[in-house]
Amino acid sequence: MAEMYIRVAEEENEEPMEIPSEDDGTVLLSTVAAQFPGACGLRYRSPVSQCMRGVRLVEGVLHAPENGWGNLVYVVNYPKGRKMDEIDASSATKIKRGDQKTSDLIVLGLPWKTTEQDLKDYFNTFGEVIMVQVKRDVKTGNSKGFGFVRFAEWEAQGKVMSQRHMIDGRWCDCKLPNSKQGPDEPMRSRKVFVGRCTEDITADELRQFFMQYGEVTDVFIPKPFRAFAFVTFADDQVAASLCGEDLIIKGVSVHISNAEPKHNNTRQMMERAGRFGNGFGGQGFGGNRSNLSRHVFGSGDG
DNA sequence: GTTGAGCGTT
Repeated sequence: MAEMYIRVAEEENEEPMEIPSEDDGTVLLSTVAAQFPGACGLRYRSPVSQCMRGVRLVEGVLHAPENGWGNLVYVVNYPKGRKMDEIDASSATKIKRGDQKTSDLIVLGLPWKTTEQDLKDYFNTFGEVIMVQVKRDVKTGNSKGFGFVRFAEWEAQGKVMSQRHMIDGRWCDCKLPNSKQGPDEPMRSRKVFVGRCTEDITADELRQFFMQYGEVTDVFIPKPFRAFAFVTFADDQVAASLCGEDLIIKGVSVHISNAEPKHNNTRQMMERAGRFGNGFGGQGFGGNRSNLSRHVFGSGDG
């Protein structure tokens, strides 16, 4: 099938955006989510029944209605029926920190050859880039394979964190750096452990699959293959809701459970082990209370 | 074969 686009909008009467289909005529949920972060499906108004109808979604792949995609406008579904901005707005007021300030994002997995100019050129397509760095060995000047980027706009930062990035031929991840993550609130786990994976299930397929439950911010498959993976969601409640489930992915029954904390930070392990309530009062723990509540599930996502 | 990389000379 030749290149084809379907029309997608956030609301029925808003201006639609054209989204490309795959060669087989299906549309990937991830393609939709690239334009509408957090999307978990599509619906449309049936010309026949005048009712809204859901688009069939199988493992991250959206299938055309019986008579093809046609010229209908498809409306984006969001988890729990809430739009991204609404989620942002509500959590913003909950966290009661007025407007969102941007922070540096770490860019992991850069090709050795990538320069700061390359980074800037790439990220400028998401928003105004106000800082880029490529970290280099001080002696040799060789890239260390990671860097930092900072956007002017919070929206750009959110978008960039919610997807992977092909930069100079390698997939890169952008995350909040360890030094920046949530001193405000201990994070409930947004990450689940996916057991009984088979080797033919790719990270992409996991992302495609889990996207139907909520926005996926990270997928990790340890290499060499060890029959498990980690999936991180933007929303801890989504993660929690899946724990204990057996889900079928590509015909394989995988088991979802809580991701245990990565083993490498004493403070985090203590925090997990149990409330030390007031009993800890002493000194020694770095003093800074906010550090105590730093979340325990690894780098936001990694 | 069921618990994961890498984090910033300010």
